[in-house]
Amino acid sequence: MLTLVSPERNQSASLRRALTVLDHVRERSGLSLTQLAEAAELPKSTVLRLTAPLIEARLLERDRRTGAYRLGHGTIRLGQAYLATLDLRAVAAEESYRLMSEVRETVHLVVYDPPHVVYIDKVENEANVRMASRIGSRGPAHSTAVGKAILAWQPAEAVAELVLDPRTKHTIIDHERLRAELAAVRRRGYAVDDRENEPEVRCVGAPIFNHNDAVTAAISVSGLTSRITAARVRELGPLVAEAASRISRKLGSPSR
Amino acid sequence: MLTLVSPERNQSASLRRALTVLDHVRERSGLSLTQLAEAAELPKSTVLRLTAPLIEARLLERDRRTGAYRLGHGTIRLGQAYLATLDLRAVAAEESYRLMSEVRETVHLVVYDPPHVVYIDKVENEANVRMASRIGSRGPAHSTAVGKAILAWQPAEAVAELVLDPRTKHTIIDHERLRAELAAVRRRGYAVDDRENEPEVRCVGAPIFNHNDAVTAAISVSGLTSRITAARVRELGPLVAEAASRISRKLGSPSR
DNA sequence: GTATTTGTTCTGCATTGCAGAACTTCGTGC
DNA sequence: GCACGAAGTTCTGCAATGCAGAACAAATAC
Repeated sequence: MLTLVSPERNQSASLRRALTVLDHVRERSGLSLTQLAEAAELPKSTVLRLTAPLIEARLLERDRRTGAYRLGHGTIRLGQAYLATLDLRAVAAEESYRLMSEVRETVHLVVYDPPHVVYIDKVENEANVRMASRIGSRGPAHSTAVGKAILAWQPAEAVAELVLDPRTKHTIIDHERLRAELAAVRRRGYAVDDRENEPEVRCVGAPIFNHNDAVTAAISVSGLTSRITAARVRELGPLVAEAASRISRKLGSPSR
Repeated sequence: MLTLVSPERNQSASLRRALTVLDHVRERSGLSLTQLAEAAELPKSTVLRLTAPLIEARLLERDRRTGAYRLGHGTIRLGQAYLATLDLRAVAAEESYRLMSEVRETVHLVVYDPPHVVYIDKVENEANVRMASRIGSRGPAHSTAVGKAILAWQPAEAVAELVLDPRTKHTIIDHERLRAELAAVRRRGYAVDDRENEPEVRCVGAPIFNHNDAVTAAISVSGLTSRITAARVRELGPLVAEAASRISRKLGSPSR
């Protein structure tokens, strides 16, 4: 008997199928066996078989009267265990690097420690530039792109309490103007620091949402005004916002 | 050739193994391939094979330098999707918050997964003592207020089967005493955990009835014994029971 | 450099999963 | 209440797929 040995072996086909089934339930809860089998393009008997261990592991559950499949609470055990081991810096690292490669400018990661932002990571393009590492240092929230990205999602009272110290002649020192600026940030999805913190630097920052959909961190791209022009800012904005969204997703943000 | 057809067929052994592996990583993050294979009692090659699709599905990830296995962000996608479909949590949220505001103590929401309770939500008073979030974790039913609130409405046989592990010196480890306690819970409408689960903590819990009038969830108020005295328990009891009743009503319980 | 440990690939063997068919249960219309 | 259809579950011949040990490769320690 000639058995054509398939080129792909040990691919764990059944496990893959099971994961596909799980994913279908994640996307669409409440499917019946027949519907699920159809969606996953598998015979009903196969779905039934694969489903049994998933139910035992509490990744799925089945409505005992309608037979509809739903996710089980084993999923949240996994999710919480993931969150427990989570380190923002590690999660963001990959995306920060990717963003830097894409835009060829320095990328910063900060967390919010009212009324400051704290720099917790930096990815630089070339090592040639000055290194006075900002990691661990703090900066004002109202005059930086990362700060404004975060402030835009804080309660109005918290913003109203801020002391708006001038850093350059472009720094926003008027509460009314800041309020309008933050509304624009929410609309755009990213914040811009146009020489407001340092005379020769422009930055574009976007908010990072955590698993509770709270904004507790932000990421930014910074560069000298000669390289980051007003036009370049409009190109960078969506890129930074997307990178931030990807990080948010990894952190379990439901809305991203 | 006599092939003994094993009595257990179509058990999806490989899928089961994969889920076991996943569970081991959940319990202990950062294991190497060798350690993981040892923990799961499987050959290394098997773990490697099973692991590949799990990594592709982002349920696992592997540190690219050390090779250590960790949970991947697919886990939290699943967890968040689960929470999104869980109407109980959404329905209870308002009442949990209201209860917390009223009593100024931590409020927990659990579902029953015999023989455990699974914590699916928590509302805390102050952010001062943020304990590692319990959400997603499980606890024993017989030694917690939420657990006893649920058990009081389960069939006697289910209760009789429980293993009554001692957690503190106050834990009820005698079935006869538990039976009497559950009768008292039914009479009062709420359950009390008087240092039975943790030495310094008292809780008051009440059952939540679903649209079929089955008890599948419970809500509780927890606090240190210094704040929640025996007298305070008698005040809290009716408050917790009422909050639970309101949730039951929202879920469509006919009797509440 | 050698030894040892850890990670990865390969492959003969038969166990395990596959999927269609048969069977059962449930729900609906007349 | 009975007949019909649809949905869910169990069964089983067949061989493809997964198993696991061994061989190999790559780090790491000595």
